[in-house]
Amino acid sequence: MSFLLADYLKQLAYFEGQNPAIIERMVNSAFSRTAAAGETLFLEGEEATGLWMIQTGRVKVYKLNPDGQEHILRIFGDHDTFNDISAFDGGANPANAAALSDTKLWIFPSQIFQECIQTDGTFALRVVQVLSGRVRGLIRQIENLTLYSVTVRVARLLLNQVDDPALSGTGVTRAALAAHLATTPQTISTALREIEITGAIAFDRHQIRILREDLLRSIAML
Amino acid sequence: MSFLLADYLKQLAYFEGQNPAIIERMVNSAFSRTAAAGETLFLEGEEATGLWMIQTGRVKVYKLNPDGQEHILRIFGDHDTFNDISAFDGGANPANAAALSDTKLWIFPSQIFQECIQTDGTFALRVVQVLSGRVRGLIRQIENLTLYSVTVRVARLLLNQVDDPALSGTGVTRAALAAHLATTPQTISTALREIEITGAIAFDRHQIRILREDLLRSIAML
DNA sequence: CTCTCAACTTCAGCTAGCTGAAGTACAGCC
DNA sequence: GGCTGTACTTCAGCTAGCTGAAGTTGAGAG
Repeated sequence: MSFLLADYLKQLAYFEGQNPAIIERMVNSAFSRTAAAGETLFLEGEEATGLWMIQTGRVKVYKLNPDGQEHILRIFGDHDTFNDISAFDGGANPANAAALSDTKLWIFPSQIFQECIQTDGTFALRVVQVLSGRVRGLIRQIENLTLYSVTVRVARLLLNQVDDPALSGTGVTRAALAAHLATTPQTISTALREIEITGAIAFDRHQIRILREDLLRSIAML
Repeated sequence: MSFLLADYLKQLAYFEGQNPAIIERMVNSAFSRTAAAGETLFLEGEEATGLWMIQTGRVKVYKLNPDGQEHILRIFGDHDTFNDISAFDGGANPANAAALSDTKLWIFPSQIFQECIQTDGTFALRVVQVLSGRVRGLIRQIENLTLYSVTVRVARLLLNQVDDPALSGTGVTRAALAAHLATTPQTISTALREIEITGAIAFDRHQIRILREDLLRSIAML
Protein backbone atom coordinates (compact mmCIF):
# COMPACT_ATOMS: atom_id res chain seq x y z
CA MET A 1 0.00 0.00 0.00
CA SER A 2 2.83 2.36 0.80
CA PHE A 3 3.82 2.97 -2.80
CA LEU A 4 0.32 4.30 -3.27
CA LEU A 5 0.71 6.64 -0.30
CA ALA A 6 3.93 8.07 -1.73
CA ASP A 7 2.04 8.86 -4.93
CA TYR A 8 -0.62 10.71 -2.97
CA LEU A 9 1.97 12.69 -1.08
CA LYS A 10 3.60 13.98 -4.22
CA GLN A 11 0.31 15.58 -5.23
CA LEU A 12 -0.17 17.46 -1.97
CA ALA A 13 0.67 21.14 -1.72
CA TYR A 14 3.21 20.45 1.01
CA PHE A 15 5.27 17.97 -0.96
CA GLU A 16 5.05 19.23 -4.49
CA GLY A 17 8.58 19.09 -5.87
CA GLN A 18 10.05 18.09 -2.53
CA ASN A 19 13.07 16.02 -1.68
CA PRO A 20 12.24 12.29 -2.12
CA ALA A 21 13.99 11.60 1.21
CA ILE A 22 11.40 13.68 3.03
CA ILE A 23 8.56 11.93 1.30
CA GLU A 24 10.04 8.58 2.25
CA ARG A 25 10.32 9.57 5.90
CA MET A 26 6.71 10.67 5.88
CA VAL A 27 5.51 7.47 4.26
CA ASN A 28 7.40 5.33 6.77
CA SER A 29 6.03 7.09 9.84
CA ALA A 30 2.45 7.40 8.63
CA PHE A 31 -0.35 5.24 9.93
CA SER A 32 -3.88 4.85 8.64
CA ARG A 33 -7.33 4.63 10.14
CA THR A 34 -10.95 4.65 9.10
CA ALA A 35 -13.91 6.47 10.59
CA ALA A 36 -17.62 5.90 10.21
CA ALA A 37 -19.98 8.77 9.33
CA GLY A 38 -20.55 10.88 12.42
CA GLU A 39 -17.49 9.60 14.28
CA THR A 40 -15.42 12.19 16.16
CA LEU A 41 -11.73 12.22 15.19
CA PHE A 42 -10.38 14.59 17.83
CA LEU A 43 -11.45 17.35 20.19
CA GLU A 44 -10.37 20.94 20.62
CA GLY A 45 -7.71 21.37 23.31
CA GLU A 46 -6.47 17.79 23.17
CA GLU A 47 -2.83 17.18 22.38
CA ALA A 48 -2.47 16.78 18.63
CA THR A 49 -1.80 13.39 17.06
CA GLY A 50 -0.30 14.84 13.91
CA LEU A 51 -1.24 16.03 10.47
CA TRP A 52 -4.23 14.24 8.95
CA MET A 53 -4.82 13.44 5.32
CA ILE A 54 -8.07 12.19 3.81
CA GLN A 55 -7.80 9.33 1.33
CA THR A 56 -11.54 9.28 0.67
CA GLY A 57 -14.49 10.81 2.51
CA ARG A 58 -15.57 14.10 4.06
CA VAL A 59 -14.47 15.62 7.37
CA LYS A 60 -15.74 18.71 9.20
CA VAL A 61 -13.47 20.83 11.42
CA TYR A 62 -15.70 22.78 13.77
CA LYS A 63 -16.16 24.83 16.94
CA LEU A 64 -18.93 24.38 19.51
CA ASN A 65 -20.37 26.88 21.98
CA PRO A 66 -21.74 25.90 25.40
CA ASP A 67 -25.30 25.63 23.99
CA GLY A 68 -24.08 23.02 21.53
CA GLN A 69 -24.38 25.36 18.58
CA GLU A 70 -21.83 24.42 15.94
CA HIS A 71 -19.78 26.44 13.47
CA ILE A 72 -17.96 24.48 10.78
CA LEU A 73 -14.68 26.23 10.00
CA ARG A 74 -14.08 24.10 6.97
CA ILE A 75 -15.18 20.94 5.21
CA PHE A 76 -12.37 18.77 3.84
CA GLY A 77 -12.53 16.07 1.15
CA ASP A 78 -10.37 13.59 -0.79
CA HIS A 79 -6.62 14.32 -0.58
CA ASP A 80 -7.08 17.33 1.70
CA THR A 81 -4.91 17.71 4.81
CA PHE A 82 -6.10 19.16 8.12
CA ASN A 83 -4.91 19.99 11.62
CA ASP A 84 -1.61 21.10 10.10
CA ILE A 85 -1.27 23.97 12.58
CA SER A 86 -0.92 21.66 15.57
CA ALA A 87 1.57 19.51 13.69
CA PHE A 88 3.71 22.55 12.95
CA ASP A 89 3.70 24.41 16.26
CA GLY A 90 3.30 21.38 18.50
CA GLY A 91 0.30 22.95 20.26
CA ALA A 92 -3.14 21.56 21.09
CA ASN A 93 -5.86 21.05 18.49
CA PRO A 94 -7.47 24.42 17.71
CA ALA A 95 -10.86 22.86 16.90
CA ASN A 96 -12.86 19.61 16.81
CA ALA A 97 -12.98 17.23 13.85
CA ALA A 98 -15.53 14.60 12.87
CA ALA A 99 -16.25 12.47 9.83
CA LEU A 100 -19.26 13.54 7.76
CA SER A 101 -19.19 10.33 5.73
CA ASP A 102 -17.40 7.00 6.02
CA THR A 103 -13.78 8.04 5.66
CA LYS A 104 -10.28 6.58 5.14
CA LEU A 105 -7.52 8.65 6.67
CA TRP A 106 -3.74 8.84 7.08
CA ILE A 107 -1.99 10.44 10.04
CA PHE A 108 1.58 11.79 9.99
CA PRO A 109 3.08 12.29 13.47
CA SER A 110 3.91 15.92 14.35
CA GLN A 111 7.56 15.74 15.33
CA ILE A 112 8.77 14.86 11.84
CA PHE A 113 7.44 18.12 10.48
CA GLN A 114 9.27 20.28 12.95
CA GLU A 115 12.52 18.47 12.18
CA CYS A 116 12.03 18.78 8.43
CA ILE A 117 11.21 22.49 8.61
CA GLN A 118 14.42 23.12 10.46
CA THR A 119 16.66 21.00 8.26
CA ASP A 120 15.20 21.45 4.78
CA GLY A 121 14.92 25.04 3.61
CA THR A 122 12.83 24.25 0.55
CA PHE A 123 10.33 22.35 2.65
CA ALA A 124 10.21 25.19 5.20
CA LEU A 125 9.44 27.72 2.49
CA ARG A 126 6.68 25.48 1.15
CA VAL A 127 5.14 25.16 4.61
CA VAL A 128 5.24 28.93 5.08
CA GLN A 129 3.49 29.37 1.73
CA VAL A 130 0.77 26.86 2.56
CA LEU A 131 0.23 28.46 5.98
CA SER A 132 0.02 31.89 4.38
CA GLY A 133 -2.67 30.48 2.12
CA ARG A 134 -4.58 29.26 5.17
CA VAL A 135 -4.41 32.74 6.68
CA ARG A 136 -5.70 34.28 3.45
CA GLY A 137 -8.56 31.79 3.41
CA LEU A 138 -9.55 32.57 6.98
CA ILE A 139 -9.47 36.31 6.27
CA ARG A 140 -11.81 35.73 3.34
CA GLN A 141 -14.13 33.75 5.62
CA ILE A 142 -14.26 36.54 8.18
CA GLU A 143 -14.97 39.00 5.39
CA ASN A 144 -17.86 36.89 4.11
CA LEU A 145 -19.36 36.41 7.56
CA THR A 146 -19.17 40.03 8.65
CA LEU A 147 -19.76 42.04 5.47
CA TYR A 148 -22.18 39.99 3.37
CA SER A 149 -25.75 38.70 3.74
CA VAL A 150 -26.73 35.04 3.80
CA THR A 151 -27.87 35.20 0.16
CA VAL A 152 -24.46 36.49 -0.93
CA ARG A 153 -22.69 33.85 1.17
CA VAL A 154 -24.83 31.10 -0.35
CA ALA A 155 -24.11 32.38 -3.87
CA ARG A 156 -20.38 32.40 -3.10
CA LEU A 157 -20.61 28.87 -1.75
CA LEU A 158 -22.31 27.67 -4.93
CA LEU A 159 -19.49 29.17 -6.97
CA ASN A 160 -16.90 27.51 -4.72
CA GLN A 161 -18.61 24.13 -5.02
CA VAL A 162 -17.65 24.05 -8.69
CA ASP A 163 -13.92 23.96 -7.85
CA ASP A 164 -13.97 22.29 -4.45
CA PRO A 165 -15.48 18.80 -4.46
CA ALA A 166 -15.27 18.73 -0.65
CA LEU A 167 -18.24 21.12 -0.58
CA SER A 168 -20.60 18.51 -2.01
CA GLY A 169 -20.98 14.74 -1.81
CA THR A 170 -22.07 12.22 0.80
CA GLY A 171 -22.49 13.66 4.27
CA VAL A 172 -22.38 17.27 3.17
CA THR A 173 -26.00 18.01 4.05
CA ARG A 174 -27.75 21.35 4.00
CA ALA A 175 -27.40 21.43 7.78
CA ALA A 176 -23.62 21.11 7.44
CA LEU A 177 -23.46 23.92 4.89
CA ALA A 178 -25.65 26.03 7.19
CA ALA A 179 -23.24 25.45 10.07
CA HIS A 180 -20.43 26.55 7.78
CA LEU A 181 -22.18 29.74 6.62
CA ALA A 182 -23.27 30.61 10.16
CA THR A 183 -26.96 30.29 9.36
CA THR A 184 -29.74 27.66 9.43
CA PRO A 185 -30.96 25.10 6.87
CA GLN A 186 -34.26 27.00 6.66
CA THR A 187 -32.54 30.25 5.75
CA ILE A 188 -30.44 28.48 3.10
CA SER A 189 -33.65 27.15 1.53
CA THR A 190 -35.06 30.67 1.46
CA ALA A 191 -31.85 32.07 -0.05
CA LEU A 192 -31.75 29.35 -2.74
CA ARG A 193 -35.36 30.11 -3.67
CA GLU A 194 -34.51 33.80 -3.85
CA ILE A 195 -31.56 33.09 -6.15
CA GLU A 196 -33.65 30.73 -8.29
CA ILE A 197 -36.19 33.50 -8.97
CA THR A 198 -33.47 35.54 -10.69
CA GLY A 199 -32.83 32.61 -13.05
CA ALA A 200 -29.21 32.11 -11.96
CA ILE A 201 -29.81 28.56 -10.72
CA ALA A 202 -32.37 25.74 -10.74
CA PHE A 203 -32.66 23.30 -7.86
CA ASP A 204 -34.63 20.52 -6.33
CA ARG A 205 -33.89 18.82 -3.04
CA HIS A 206 -31.08 16.77 -4.56
CA GLN A 207 -29.23 18.91 -6.99
CA ILE A 208 -28.41 22.52 -7.68
CA ARG A 209 -27.57 23.50 -11.25
CA ILE A 210 -25.99 26.80 -12.16
CA LEU A 211 -27.81 28.19 -15.20
CA ARG A 212 -26.24 31.64 -15.50
CA GLU A 213 -22.83 31.95 -13.85
CA ASP A 214 -22.63 35.65 -14.67
CA LEU A 215 -25.89 36.30 -12.82
CA LEU A 216 -24.77 34.18 -9.89
CA ARG A 217 -21.49 36.08 -9.69
CA SER A 218 -23.34 39.37 -9.56
CA ILE A 219 -25.56 38.08 -6.74
CA ALA A 220 -22.34 36.98 -5.01
CA MET A 221 -21.06 40.56 -5.48
CA LEU A 222 -17.97 39.31 -7.27
CA MET B 1 19.09 55.39 14.98
CA SER B 2 19.83 51.90 13.69
CA PHE B 3 21.16 50.59 17.01
CA LEU B 4 17.75 51.37 18.42
CA LEU B 5 16.04 49.43 15.65
CA ALA B 6 18.20 46.36 16.33
CA ASP B 7 17.05 46.49 19.96
CA TYR B 8 13.44 46.55 18.87
CA LEU B 9 13.92 43.63 16.53
CA LYS B 10 15.35 41.42 19.24
CA GLN B 11 12.12 41.79 21.20
CA LEU B 12 9.87 40.76 18.33
CA ALA B 13 8.45 37.26 18.20
CA TYR B 14 10.15 36.66 14.86
CA PHE B 15 13.66 37.42 16.02
CA GLU B 16 13.70 36.23 19.59
CA GLY B 17 16.94 34.29 20.00
CA GLN B 18 17.81 34.59 16.31
CA ASN B 19 21.13 34.75 14.54
CA PRO B 20 22.62 38.27 14.86
CA ALA B 21 23.53 38.13 11.17
CA ILE B 22 19.87 37.94 10.24
CA ILE B 23 19.01 40.84 12.50
CA GLU B 24 21.77 42.90 10.94
CA ARG B 25 20.51 42.18 7.42
CA MET B 26 17.04 43.26 8.46
CA VAL B 27 18.26 46.45 10.05
CA ASN B 28 20.28 47.39 6.99
CA SER B 29 17.44 46.91 4.53
CA ALA B 30 14.72 48.54 6.65
CA PHE B 31 13.34 51.97 5.97
CA SER B 32 11.08 54.14 8.08
CA ARG B 33 8.05 56.33 7.50
CA THR B 34 5.45 58.23 9.44
CA ALA B 35 1.71 58.42 8.92
CA ALA B 36 -0.86 60.91 10.20
CA ALA B 37 -4.06 59.74 11.88
CA GLY B 38 -6.47 58.52 9.21
CA GLU B 39 -3.82 58.07 6.53
CA THR B 40 -4.07 54.94 4.38
CA LEU B 41 -0.90 52.80 4.36
CA PHE B 42 -1.81 50.31 1.66
CA LEU B 43 -4.78 48.78 -0.11
CA GLU B 44 -6.00 45.23 -0.53
CA GLY B 45 -4.81 43.64 -3.76
CA GLU B 46 -1.81 45.91 -4.23
CA GLU B 47 1.63 44.36 -4.46
CA ALA B 48 3.10 44.21 -0.97
CA THR B 49 5.89 46.55 0.10
CA GLY B 50 7.12 44.26 2.86
CA LEU B 51 6.59 43.51 6.51
CA TRP B 52 5.58 46.54 8.60
CA MET B 53 6.48 47.23 12.20
CA ILE B 54 4.97 49.94 14.38
CA GLN B 55 7.39 51.97 16.47
CA THR B 56 4.61 54.02 18.09
CA GLY B 57 0.95 54.50 17.18
CA ARG B 58 -2.11 52.47 16.22
CA VAL B 59 -2.94 50.85 12.87
CA LYS B 60 -6.10 49.11 11.67
CA VAL B 61 -6.04 46.30 9.13
CA TYR B 62 -9.48 46.08 7.58
CA LYS B 63 -11.79 44.88 4.83
CA LEU B 64 -14.43 46.96 3.02
CA ASN B 65 -17.58 45.87 1.22
CA PRO B 66 -19.04 47.68 -1.80
CA ASP B 67 -21.34 49.75 0.46
CA GLY B 68 -18.30 51.08 2.29
CA GLN B 69 -19.05 49.07 5.41
CA GLU B 70 -15.82 48.23 7.21
CA HIS B 71 -14.65 45.23 9.20
CA ILE B 72 -11.44 45.66 11.18
CA LEU B 73 -9.58 42.35 11.22
CA ARG B 74 -7.15 43.55 13.83
CA ILE B 75 -5.84 46.66 15.54
CA PHE B 76 -2.06 46.83 15.96
CA GLY B 77 -0.02 48.94 18.40
CA ASP B 78 3.55 49.66 19.51
CA HIS B 79 6.08 47.02 18.39
CA ASP B 80 3.48 44.94 16.56
CA THR B 81 4.20 43.68 13.04
CA PHE B 82 1.61 43.40 10.28
CA ASN B 83 1.21 42.30 6.66
CA ASP B 84 3.61 39.45 7.37
CA ILE B 85 1.66 37.08 5.12
CA SER B 86 2.43 39.05 1.97
CA ALA B 87 6.08 39.33 2.98
CA PHE B 88 6.29 35.56 3.37
CA ASP B 89 4.42 34.30 0.35
CA GLY B 90 5.19 37.21 -1.95
CA GLY B 91 1.49 37.67 -2.74
CA ALA B 92 -0.70 40.78 -2.80
CA ASN B 93 -1.92 42.51 0.38
CA PRO B 94 -4.84 40.51 1.79
CA ALA B 95 -6.49 43.61 3.33
CA ASN B 96 -6.27 47.39 3.68
CA ALA B 97 -4.30 49.20 6.37
CA ALA B 98 -4.64 52.73 7.76
CA ALA B 99 -3.24 54.67 10.72
CA LEU B 100 -5.71 55.24 13.57
CA SER B 101 -3.36 57.74 15.26
CA ASP B 102 -0.17 59.55 14.27
CA THR B 103 2.21 56.67 13.76
CA LYS B 104 5.93 55.92 13.24
CA LEU B 105 6.62 52.81 11.20
CA TRP B 106 9.40 50.62 9.85
CA ILE B 107 9.15 48.55 6.67
CA PHE B 108 11.27 45.46 5.90
CA PRO B 109 11.29 44.50 2.21
CA SER B 110 9.72 41.10 1.47
CA GLN B 111 12.48 39.32 -0.44
CA ILE B 112 14.83 39.10 2.55
CA PHE B 113 12.34 37.01 4.46
CA GLN B 114 11.98 34.40 1.77
CA GLU B 115 15.76 34.07 1.54
CA CYS B 116 16.15 33.79 5.31
CA ILE B 117 13.42 31.17 5.63
CA GLN B 118 15.15 29.02 3.08
CA THR B 119 18.68 29.39 4.45
CA ASP B 120 18.15 29.54 8.23
CA GLY B 121 16.25 26.60 9.72
CA THR B 122 15.81 28.18 13.15
CA PHE B 123 14.35 31.29 11.60
CA ALA B 124 12.05 29.21 9.41
CA LEU B 125 10.73 27.29 12.40
CA ARG B 126 10.08 30.56 14.22
CA VAL B 127 8.16 31.96 11.25
CA VAL B 128 6.06 28.81 11.07
CA GLN B 129 5.27 29.13 14.77
CA VAL B 130 4.28 32.78 14.50
CA LEU B 131 2.11 32.01 11.44
CA SER B 132 0.46 29.15 13.30
CA GLY B 133 -0.33 31.61 16.08
CA ARG B 134 -1.96 33.91 13.51
CA VAL B 135 -4.12 31.05 12.28
CA ARG B 136 -5.17 30.21 15.84
CA GLY B 137 -6.06 33.85 16.43
CA LEU B 138 -8.19 34.02 13.29
CA ILE B 139 -9.99 30.81 14.24
CA ARG B 140 -10.78 32.34 17.63
CA GLN B 141 -12.13 35.44 15.88
CA ILE B 142 -14.43 33.39 13.66
CA GLU B 143 -15.62 31.49 16.73
CA ASN B 144 -16.43 34.75 18.54
CA LEU B 145 -18.25 36.23 15.56
CA THR B 146 -20.37 33.20 14.75
CA LEU B 147 -21.12 31.60 18.11
CA TYR B 148 -21.37 34.45 20.64
CA SER B 149 -23.60 37.52 21.10
CA VAL B 150 -22.38 41.10 21.01
CA THR B 151 -22.42 41.30 24.82
CA VAL B 152 -20.13 38.27 25.09
CA ARG B 153 -17.84 39.67 22.38
CA VAL B 154 -17.63 43.01 24.20
CA ALA B 155 -16.83 41.26 27.50
CA ARG B 156 -14.07 39.26 25.78
CA LEU B 157 -12.67 42.45 24.26
CA LEU B 158 -12.54 44.11 27.67
CA LEU B 159 -10.60 41.14 29.02
CA ASN B 160 -8.21 41.30 26.06
CA GLN B 161 -7.64 45.03 26.53
CA VAL B 162 -5.89 44.25 29.81
CA ASP B 163 -3.09 42.38 28.02
CA ASP B 164 -3.10 44.08 24.63
CA PRO B 165 -2.39 47.83 24.78
CA ALA B 166 -3.18 48.09 21.05
CA LEU B 167 -6.88 47.72 21.94
CA SER B 168 -6.95 51.07 23.75
CA GLY B 169 -5.24 54.44 23.36
CA THR B 170 -5.41 57.35 20.92
CA GLY B 171 -7.43 56.66 17.81
CA VAL B 172 -9.04 53.48 19.12
CA THR B 173 -12.56 54.90 19.23
CA ARG B 174 -15.75 53.06 20.00
CA ALA B 175 -16.50 53.12 16.29
CA ALA B 176 -13.22 51.28 15.60
CA LEU B 177 -13.99 48.65 18.23
CA ALA B 178 -17.47 48.29 16.75
CA ALA B 179 -15.99 47.68 13.31
CA HIS B 180 -13.75 45.04 14.87
CA LEU B 181 -16.60 43.26 16.68
CA ALA B 182 -18.86 43.38 13.63
CA THR B 183 -21.43 45.62 15.31
CA THR B 184 -22.21 49.35 15.78
CA PRO B 185 -21.10 51.92 18.37
CA GLN B 186 -24.69 52.14 19.60
CA THR B 187 -24.89 48.42 20.27
CA ILE B 188 -21.56 48.53 22.12
CA SER B 189 -22.98 51.25 24.38
CA THR B 190 -25.98 49.09 25.10
CA ALA B 191 -23.82 46.05 25.81
CA LEU B 192 -21.55 48.03 28.17
CA ARG B 193 -24.59 49.29 30.07
CA GLU B 194 -25.89 45.75 30.29
CA ILE B 195 -22.56 44.53 31.68
CA GLU B 196 -22.37 47.45 34.10
CA ILE B 197 -25.74 46.49 35.63
CA THR B 198 -24.22 43.17 36.73
CA GLY B 199 -21.52 45.05 38.63
CA ALA B 200 -18.64 43.59 36.59
CA ILE B 201 -17.50 46.98 35.26
CA ALA B 202 -17.98 50.71 35.76
CA PHE B 203 -17.64 53.14 32.87
CA ASP B 204 -18.10 56.67 31.70
CA ARG B 205 -17.44 57.93 28.21
CA HIS B 206 -13.67 58.00 28.77
CA GLN B 207 -12.73 55.00 30.79
CA ILE B 208 -13.87 51.51 31.52
CA ARG B 209 -12.81 49.94 34.83
CA ILE B 210 -13.11 46.25 35.54
CA LEU B 211 -14.53 45.84 39.04
CA ARG B 212 -15.08 42.09 39.19
CA GLU B 213 -12.97 40.11 36.72
CA ASP B 214 -14.63 36.84 37.76
CA LEU B 215 -18.06 38.24 36.89
CA LEU B 216 -16.77 39.63 33.60
CA ARG B 217 -15.26 36.27 32.69
CA SER B 218 -18.57 34.55 33.32
CA ILE B 219 -20.36 37.07 31.07
CA ALA B 220 -17.65 36.36 28.49
CA MET B 221 -18.46 32.63 28.89
CA LEU B 222 -14.86 31.85 29.72
C1' DC C 1 -14.03 82.37 27.23
C1' DT C 2 -16.69 80.72 23.53
C1' DC C 3 -17.30 78.03 19.37
C1' DT C 4 -16.93 73.91 16.90
C1' DC C 5 -16.68 69.34 16.11
C1' DA C 6 -16.05 64.62 17.04
C1' DA C 7 -17.19 61.02 20.10
C1' DC C 8 -20.53 58.97 22.86
C1' DT C 9 -25.32 57.81 24.61
C1' DT C 10 -30.18 56.94 24.32
C1' DC C 11 -34.37 55.85 22.13
C1' DA C 12 -38.10 54.60 18.79
C1' DG C 13 -38.83 51.99 14.91
C1' DC C 14 -37.54 48.46 11.69
C1' DT C 15 -35.71 44.13 9.48
C1' DA C 16 -32.80 40.07 8.53
C1' DG C 17 -32.68 36.05 9.99
C1' DC C 18 -33.82 32.67 13.87
C1' DT C 19 -37.21 29.29 16.10
C1' DG C 20 -40.53 25.90 16.22
C1' DA C 21 -43.99 23.39 13.97
C1' DA C 22 -46.05 21.06 10.20
C1' DG C 23 -45.78 18.87 5.93
C1' DT C 24 -43.25 16.34 1.97
C1' DA C 25 -39.94 13.32 -0.31
C1' DC C 26 -37.09 9.62 -0.36
C1' DA C 27 -33.60 6.06 1.02
C1' DG C 28 -32.87 1.98 3.70
C1' DC C 29 -34.72 -1.90 6.01
C1' DC C 30 -37.61 -5.69 7.26
C1' DG D 1 -44.81 -4.03 -0.13
C1' DG D 2 -45.09 -0.96 3.98
C1' DC D 3 -42.39 1.30 7.87
C1' DT D 4 -39.06 4.33 9.73
C1' DG D 5 -36.00 7.85 9.94
C1' DT D 6 -33.53 11.62 7.89
C1' DA D 7 -33.20 15.49 4.99
C1' DC D 8 -35.49 19.27 3.00
C1' DT D 9 -39.16 22.99 2.52
C1' DT D 10 -42.48 26.36 3.98
C1' DC D 11 -44.62 29.37 7.09
C1' DA D 12 -46.03 32.21 11.18
C1' DG D 13 -44.17 34.54 14.92
C1' DC D 14 -40.38 36.49 17.37
C1' DT D 15 -35.95 38.88 18.63
C1' DA D 16 -31.16 40.62 18.46
C1' DG D 17 -29.25 44.04 16.72
C1' DC D 18 -29.35 47.76 13.00
C1' DT D 19 -30.81 52.62 11.50
C1' DG D 20 -31.59 57.31 12.00
C1' DA D 21 -32.39 61.08 14.88
C1' DA D 22 -31.73 63.86 18.84
C1' DG D 23 -29.30 65.16 22.81
C1' DT D 24 -24.84 65.41 25.79
C1' DT D 25 -20.03 65.94 26.78
C1' DG D 26 -15.53 67.55 26.42
C1' DA D 27 -11.20 68.62 23.87
C1' DG D 28 -9.02 71.87 20.99
C1' DA D 29 -8.92 76.22 18.28
C1' DG D 30 -9.28 80.94 17.94
